[in-house]
Amino acid sequence: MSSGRVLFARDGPEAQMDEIAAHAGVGIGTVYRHFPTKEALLTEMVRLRFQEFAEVAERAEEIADPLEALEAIMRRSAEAVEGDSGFQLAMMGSNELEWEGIEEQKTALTEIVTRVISRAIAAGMVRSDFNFDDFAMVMCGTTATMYFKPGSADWRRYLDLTLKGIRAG
Amino acid sequence: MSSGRVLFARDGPEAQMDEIAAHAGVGIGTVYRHFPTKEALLTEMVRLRFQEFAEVAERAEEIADPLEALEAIMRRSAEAVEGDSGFQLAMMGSNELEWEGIEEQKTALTEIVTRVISRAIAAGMVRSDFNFDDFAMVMCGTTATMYFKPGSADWRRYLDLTLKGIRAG
DNA sequence: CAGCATACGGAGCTAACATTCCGTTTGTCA
DNA sequence: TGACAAACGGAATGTTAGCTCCGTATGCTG
Repeated sequence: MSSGRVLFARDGPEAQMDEIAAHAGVGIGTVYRHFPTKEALLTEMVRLRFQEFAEVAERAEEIADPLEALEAIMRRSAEAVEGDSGFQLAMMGSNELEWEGIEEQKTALTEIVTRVISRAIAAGMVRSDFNFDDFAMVMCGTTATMYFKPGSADWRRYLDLTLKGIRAG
Repeated sequence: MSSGRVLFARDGPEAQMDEIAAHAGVGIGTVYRHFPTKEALLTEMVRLRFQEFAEVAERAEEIADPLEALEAIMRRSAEAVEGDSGFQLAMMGSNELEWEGIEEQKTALTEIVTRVISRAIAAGMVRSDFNFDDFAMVMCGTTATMYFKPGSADWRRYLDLTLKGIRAG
């Protein structure tokens, strides 16, 4: 299963079932005994990542400074996704993502992020109209620059740019 | 040929040759008499769009205010791409785009944008380290939010956010 | 060890698509 | 009108990749 992860990370959804099986050192049949379809396998990979993603947010919420906490969520989430082009795609399209079994992870994440945003706004450190959808857009944009410039750290510069834009004043 | 455009706009590179031919009211054979491969057809569509894109930039360069000129290029370029998911993808990946026949259009665009950026920096209106690559990243990010939230105008809000981030001070 | 169950492997099936090829239609010139 | 050329259409082909299925191996129980 972790082999699927490696290949989806490298090739995204283009990764082929044959290759995934070979990489895992098993036959195709065995892969299909664990996951009914390719999409199910992909979904599971994404679900695991989203879980990690929510954990990152949870830890960042503990940061005392409200602005720093919000920025840490974004920066660390982006870092967690570096090098995993499969999940990068999933993250960009997370709005249209309706895959079953992921709602739970998405909800958890939404709640944490919403809390952190509220706190930053209450502290007057972030534009008062900033909301979760904006957060999602920023992550989408950042991930896109990462996805289309693989191996480059330029996305950091871009995220900093955007973070400056969301600060109050 | 303009039929290819309509379908690539709607479906992106997923558009099927059969459909494109049917939409154009011709047989598949005829399509292949004009374009040797699907990629050639796609490239031509992208080339035409890039041309328009450069023209948009050219017109925006005439704006007197340096900052306004730069922002106009971005806003208008994004507007020009709304609803054309095929070109949106091409634009996001324009860094890796090595398709023959497009270099000319890319060079033209790069030159204009570089001039406009220099002017805005010289006027002290934009961060002095802002460069063409940053421009490309911003367009990539903006296009991504547009692509993954089709039909929504939220990308404007996002672009504004980013534009705020690139201003000096 | 025999008998049964569970899990495996991977050849082959099938569907989707780009692309080719040839019989037919349309247009032109004398 | 007849002969030739140019352009057309779309059935047939080749290929790719997800998925199925069945013969085999492994492990467990009495």
